[in-house]
Amino acid sequence: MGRAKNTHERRLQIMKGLQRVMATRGYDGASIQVIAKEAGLTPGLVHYHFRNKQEILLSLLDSLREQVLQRYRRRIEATAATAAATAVETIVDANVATSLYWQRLDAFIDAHLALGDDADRDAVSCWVVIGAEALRQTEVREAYAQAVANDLALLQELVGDVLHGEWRPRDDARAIAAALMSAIQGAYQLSLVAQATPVGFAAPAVRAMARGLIRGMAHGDTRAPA
Amino acid sequence: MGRAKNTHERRLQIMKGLQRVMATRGYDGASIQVIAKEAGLTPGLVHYHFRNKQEILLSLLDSLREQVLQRYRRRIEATAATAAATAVETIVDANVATSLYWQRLDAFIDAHLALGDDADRDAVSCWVVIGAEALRQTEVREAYAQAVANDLALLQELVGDVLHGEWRPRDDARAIAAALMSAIQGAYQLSLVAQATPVGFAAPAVRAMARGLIRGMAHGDTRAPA
Amino acid sequence: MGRAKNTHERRLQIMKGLQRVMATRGYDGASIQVIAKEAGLTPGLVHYHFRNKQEILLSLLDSLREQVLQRYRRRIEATAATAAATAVETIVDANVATSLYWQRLDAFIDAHLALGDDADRDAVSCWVVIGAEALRQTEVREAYAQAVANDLALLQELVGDVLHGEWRPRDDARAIAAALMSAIQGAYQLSLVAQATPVGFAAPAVRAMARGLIRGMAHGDTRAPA
Amino acid sequence: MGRAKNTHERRLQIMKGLQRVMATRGYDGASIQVIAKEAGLTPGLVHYHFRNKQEILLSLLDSLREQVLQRYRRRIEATAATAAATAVETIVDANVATSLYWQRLDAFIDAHLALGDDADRDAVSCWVVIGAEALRQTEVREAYAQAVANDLALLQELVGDVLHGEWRPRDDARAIAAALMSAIQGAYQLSLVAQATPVGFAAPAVRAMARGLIRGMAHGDTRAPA
DNA sequence: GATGAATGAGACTTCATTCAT
DNA sequence: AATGAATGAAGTCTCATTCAT
Repeated sequence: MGRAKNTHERRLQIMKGLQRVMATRGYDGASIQVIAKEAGLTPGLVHYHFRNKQEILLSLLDSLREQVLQRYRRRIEATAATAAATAVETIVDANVATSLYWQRLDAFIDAHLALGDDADRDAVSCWVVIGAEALRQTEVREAYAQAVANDLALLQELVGDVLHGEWRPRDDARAIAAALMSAIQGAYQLSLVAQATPVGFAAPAVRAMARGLIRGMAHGDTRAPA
Repeated sequence: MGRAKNTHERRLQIMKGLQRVMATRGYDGASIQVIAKEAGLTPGLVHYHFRNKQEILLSLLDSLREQVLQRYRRRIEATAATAAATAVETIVDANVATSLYWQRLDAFIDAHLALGDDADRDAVSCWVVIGAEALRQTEVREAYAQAVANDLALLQELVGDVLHGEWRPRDDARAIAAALMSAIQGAYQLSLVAQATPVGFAAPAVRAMARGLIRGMAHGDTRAPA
Repeated sequence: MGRAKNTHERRLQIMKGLQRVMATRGYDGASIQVIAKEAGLTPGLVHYHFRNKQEILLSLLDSLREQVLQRYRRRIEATAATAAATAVETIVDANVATSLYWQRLDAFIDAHLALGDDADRDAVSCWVVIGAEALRQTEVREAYAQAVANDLALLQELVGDVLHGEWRPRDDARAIAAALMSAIQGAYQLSLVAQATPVGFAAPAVRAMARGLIRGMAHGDTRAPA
Repeated sequence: MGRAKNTHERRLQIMKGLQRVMATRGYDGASIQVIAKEAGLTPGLVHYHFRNKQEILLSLLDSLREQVLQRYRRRIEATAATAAATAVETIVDANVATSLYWQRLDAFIDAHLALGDDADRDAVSCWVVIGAEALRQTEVREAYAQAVANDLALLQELVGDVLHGEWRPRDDARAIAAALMSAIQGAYQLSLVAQATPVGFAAPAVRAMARGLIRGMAHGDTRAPA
């Protein structure tokens, strides 16, 4: 009889290896040899579990997106629990609902930008690197675009809810979401490369942006005030 | 007697070659062979005019930054001319001054994000790619960080002026500038890779962000409203 | 399971390849391509077993030194056996001891200069080439200098023993050893390049030099006789 | 009318450039670019005055040999002058003649090994490097062998004279000369690369060797004494 | 005579991928 | 499943030499 299958864990191991290496040395600094060593495996085995290098990258991309979603869900659940506990003893009015939408939006932003531990920091670096790599490899671009599109769809929904909660039309939700997404992406990059930006500024700044945007754009105002 | 020097044009030629190639294939897709072919030269000649590949990249980075600055200056001058023409027939009051500061800020944003022609689009792509490359090569990182820091300093000044023009303290200028810068960087990247974002959305969206931020942050508000 | 390691033999194979090529074409005539072909391997494999070209050279240097030492030891043992056989039937007196010291010194010289077969001739060529290469590469220089220093230390000991055996002070051992070493090195070179020197002259000539030096320098005489 | 010819000085300039560069960086460290810069000229000009790189090397080899001969002659003349001055007031006997022969032999050795100034040191380095280079380039080998052969012929004559002056047969002159030549060559190399040898030991040591050899070999003794 | 650009071959090295064991 | 050797293509860079001016 053959030996026990362990493909799944091996693949995780290898993806983690790529993540760690890519975070510090970029995609082309991540040779199969180096990835294998980082994962504690041999080069040959990497190709046993993945058809080629790109497949590792694509799997990692999925995994990163999944990680962010999980972080988002965890935060949502935390706030939901709080809200539930509160609801018992308070009158549920419109304000609470509004507040809930804002909390979800904040949770989304924090899930992307808050730098809790080192693992997260690696994920952030990877994301930027993949973003650049997407410029070159068509398949990576498509997967990356899809990931961003999904993220954006969720974000748009959250923004729409907030707008709705404030008795305003959902019309601008798409543009606002795109703007916030840009800010999130840019904050990734600047926080990594340019020490010009204050450490940890990202999450609160983007939250503030969200507030400014949602209120500022209320009147569709993109011109200089008269 | 002797052969005429043409190093300057050749270097420009090569940098343009790198810019074009890098925009479509990324930095490591830009082999010396490919750059040379794109520039209509031989590979050997590239190394005659540049010590190594990194030097081309660094030169290009300088050049890109210079291009943005020039675009900014041109726009400033254009608005200044308009303002002068206007001033003759209007009463110069505080509103006009305020308007000027906003115009400058918009000029800054547009200089970075407006995608006029193909050349600009290439420049935008390059900028993103360099940002990612900065993660790996120390010297690139330093040059890139310096460029961003300079940009940021200018932006901070412009934001400060706007705040001051609205009789508000300059205190938040730094944070607002960092946030806007993030949005600009992120918009670069998203506009390139993910067609998820509406084409050409970038410049007006970031302008709107600026308005929202500057007004929204007035009360230092980064929490969800109660 | 898994493939058997063969690094050791491969490394030997490659070193031999370098030795053969270098002997006829010098160090820079020994391109990786040529070395690989000489060893019957592919260029990529050479770099699989050695980090870079210099590492091959340094390994070879070690190997050459080891070869000389082995030749020396073999000769010592041969003379020891003879001496033992003789000792049974002769009176062991001071002369025999003296003779032993001379035999060792001769063994040292012969181990360096006697050109038995083609392999040895290659080794001799290599030694000269490495000596010149040591002028350029710091690490090669250090390894080469170390090898020479070790050789010199042994030679000095042997010379000292001879002097002592002839009831003379060991004081001049160092200078005499250095002089003999020079002669050995020079003989290497001349025997290879300039057919001006009679073939095979080297070993006996240096032996003669040893005798002349040890007796001649007895009175520290370096001036022309009055 | 054309401009004044300056080929001769230009060639000298270039040869000096090669000598300086080769002394510190070896032959393959001496690219045309580097040689030209060292000589204060442009690369193109080098090939105007020399057909190719090898021709520079060969010219330099001639020049080096000439330099040594000049040093030898200067030393001979100096001793001749002294001898002449002395001869006026002394009885010219056999000892003086003997002494003269020794002086010439010493002059030969010193001309090769005495390290007076930096220029000489460069010349010594070059000599070693050329010796190794001779292993690779046939034409260099021939020129080098010729140079050594010429040197050897002169040395043999000097040794013969010394032997004759001591009422001994000239038979061994050839072997003794070859041995001394070896020592000179080896001392070059060791003095450069291996700090193992005491600085400046070379000239006096080889002189001592000469004495030892000439006396020691008198009885053709190359065996260990019984 | 002199300059400096231009060429093209070839060097070392890296690396994804394949394959024998 | 796993190991580690082996391959071959491609990359960066150097350099002798030629050539236009």
